[in-house]
Amino acid sequence: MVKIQIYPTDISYKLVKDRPVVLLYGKTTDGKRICVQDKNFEPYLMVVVKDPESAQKNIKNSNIMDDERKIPITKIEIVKRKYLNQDLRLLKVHTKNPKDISKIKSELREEYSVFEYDLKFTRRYLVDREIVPFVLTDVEGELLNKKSRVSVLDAQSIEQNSTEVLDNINVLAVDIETYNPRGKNVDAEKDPIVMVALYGKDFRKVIVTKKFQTDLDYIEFAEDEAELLTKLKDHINDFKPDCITGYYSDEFDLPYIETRASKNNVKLDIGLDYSPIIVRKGRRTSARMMGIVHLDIYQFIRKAFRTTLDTPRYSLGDVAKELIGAEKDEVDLGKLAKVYNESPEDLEIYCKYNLRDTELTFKLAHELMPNLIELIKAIGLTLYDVSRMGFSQLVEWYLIRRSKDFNELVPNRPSRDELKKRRNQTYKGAFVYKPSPGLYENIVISDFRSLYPSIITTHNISPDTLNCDCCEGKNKVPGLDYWFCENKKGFISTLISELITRRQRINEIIKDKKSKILFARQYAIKTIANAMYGYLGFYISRWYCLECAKSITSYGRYYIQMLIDDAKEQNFKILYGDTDSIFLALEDKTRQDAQKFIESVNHKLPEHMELESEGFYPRGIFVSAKMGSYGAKKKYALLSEKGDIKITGLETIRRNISPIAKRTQLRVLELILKDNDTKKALHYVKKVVDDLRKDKVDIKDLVIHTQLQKELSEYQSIGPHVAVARILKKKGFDVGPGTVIQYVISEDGDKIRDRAKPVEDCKNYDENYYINNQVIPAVDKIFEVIGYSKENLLASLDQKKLDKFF
DNA sequence: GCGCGCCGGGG
DNA sequence: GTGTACGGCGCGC
Repeated sequence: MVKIQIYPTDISYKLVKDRPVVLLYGKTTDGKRICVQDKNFEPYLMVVVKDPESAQKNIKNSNIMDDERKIPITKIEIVKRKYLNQDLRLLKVHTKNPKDISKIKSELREEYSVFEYDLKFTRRYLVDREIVPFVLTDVEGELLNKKSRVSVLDAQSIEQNSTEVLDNINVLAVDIETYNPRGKNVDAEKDPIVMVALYGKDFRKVIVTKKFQTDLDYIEFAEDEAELLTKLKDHINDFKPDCITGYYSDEFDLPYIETRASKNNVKLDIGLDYSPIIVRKGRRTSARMMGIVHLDIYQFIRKAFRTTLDTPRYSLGDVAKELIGAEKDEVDLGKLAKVYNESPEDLEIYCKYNLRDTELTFKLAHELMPNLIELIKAIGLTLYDVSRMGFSQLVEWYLIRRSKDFNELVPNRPSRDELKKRRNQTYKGAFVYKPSPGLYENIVISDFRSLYPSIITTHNISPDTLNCDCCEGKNKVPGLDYWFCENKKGFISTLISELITRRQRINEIIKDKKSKILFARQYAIKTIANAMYGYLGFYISRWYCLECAKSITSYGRYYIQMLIDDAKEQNFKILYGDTDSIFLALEDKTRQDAQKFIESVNHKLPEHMELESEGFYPRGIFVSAKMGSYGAKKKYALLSEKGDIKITGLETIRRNISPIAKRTQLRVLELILKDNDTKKALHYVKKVVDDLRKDKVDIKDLVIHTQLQKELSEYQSIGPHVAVARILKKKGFDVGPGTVIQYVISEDGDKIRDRAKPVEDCKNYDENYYINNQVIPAVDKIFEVIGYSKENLLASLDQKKLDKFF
């Protein structure tokens, strides 16, 4: 018997004689990779029965068949569970093979209500055994002599008695470049991999299938693609990563590598049991390897981290810039195929580019690892799973894991019919107090701290406390015919209380000493707590409860309305309010008055609710309500005390707007907010307009960028960027989907698309287009707010001397 | 205003 | 894989 300690990193299972063997891959305390196998966990499902004893006999004697084979029922236990507000007696029906559960479910569903039949076996294992990946685990068992890249230990017992976490996970980033003569469309069936880069701690490597002169020591040459793949495999095996990471590697790099390996008859057996990369094709493709976690960092960023990011695009370049402040190398990938064929001596920059991408990917994985680990610790699933989950799934698995502590039965996923019904339900959302357009001074912003989570706790909102018998008709939700129990705490409201308390404690500690890990921990908790409201109203949820979701927004409207009423009563001018925040203009009041007001509201709020002071802004502008079809919501710019301008909802970031229009908008906001000088702002616009008229504007300030979305031939309507792309194509440029077309609007022609020209061809730009379609629309709504209609603005721009106008 | 269909990321 | 299940936006009606 051997006693060891491991940090589990991944889990899988295999079938041996129709029985599952759970494989827990991990790392020992002395840094070796290991596989621990557990044969002692049986799949099961739950059956609701009226008379457990007779049903037990009935099910035991029933013949559930899969074709000719009788599905064995190995054990039936009688258990109790809570479900909504009932106490149920259930049968826990066990079998041997996890794959038979689905069949048993179908049979038993004819007669009984069946539950917990669709929880992935390995996830069920982690939840039931209370094993949290990455946490130190005590294992006792026998070492086996098995064909495997790592030691295999057959476990007698597996237990976690510690909270210590693996902190030196060995990550290897991978990225391929492919031969691609056609531009955007990449085809793994046709086009070979020409280079692959690897990046890990103290390790960098680029393998390329063409020889050329270079001094770079990380470049390695391969005779052909088959050799490249073999070398790739050897490097991975030598490096012994716990985790392989890539950017969009679920849907690109790993499936591509796998396809090319089979085309070349290369056995890419990098799994720790010598299995190949397993590609699962579905609505979304994913890739995994036995014993090595595949982390597609793109998935995590897009699904569970996007709310933290400002960038609307999730390309490696944009994300790396925002998160780690690093940029991609700039190369023309469209020329790679040509260079590869005709001038391989120029391949070096592509190798550098390839390595740089893996470096960025590696650093992103490193940067986000604390967040991932804290989510793993909260939710209790593997890095592989957690990094691919969206908010609703994270919440759901948090609830599934915690349901064990509360003896709650896990609700089923909705049926097809149920889904349809749920999808058609809509309900009233948050309250918005529409702003009056205008320029305002001395703005105080105040918001409720974690409004929805605090409502859930305060009002005990939970599917199992809804409309209880004991509190019938008492304490109804404002405007609704629902109530929530006042006598016993609900499952979800209890969990939210716990999360809020835990987060508060962590934040108290962070106040004194900053810690990246603690910050990630409170962030993980916040993520789960904030997602709970959305989860309750999300049609796919197991714990779906429309009444709960409606009640939460109703209480939300109630509290913000109360806040607005109180502010009015105290004679504050209310500028704007949305969901959980209000903007007040101080006018003749002081900041202390506002603070006092906030305190007075806090005084009457329930215990777990709090109104906070978000900030003070010397000046701010709210733009016209008629901007687009989306209304006036969230269109404003604020000047902070430090002098920064914070823009929300104004269209400065759109790509198909010229630099001159963008810059004019920002400068106008600065002059109005910072200098409080509308005259100067108007002068500035006049100067820009005059410069445009006098041809004094640099052409690069006029360039509009638009990305082609499809093949040129597929465009039905010919926009300016498509027209320019056609010209470029005639000139022999390689344009296809993904190419960013840069163009300038010239004077020669009628329609805009005829006037659009490639930058280098444009001699005489169309001043009227830039004035009327770019600069003026970027600022007219701002001027409207301070009393200039568009006509007014245009008229004043035509005057020789503006001063007359004032 | 609504429903359908496609893109996203990657080369 | 104890198999499902995206979401946002643009376009056409």
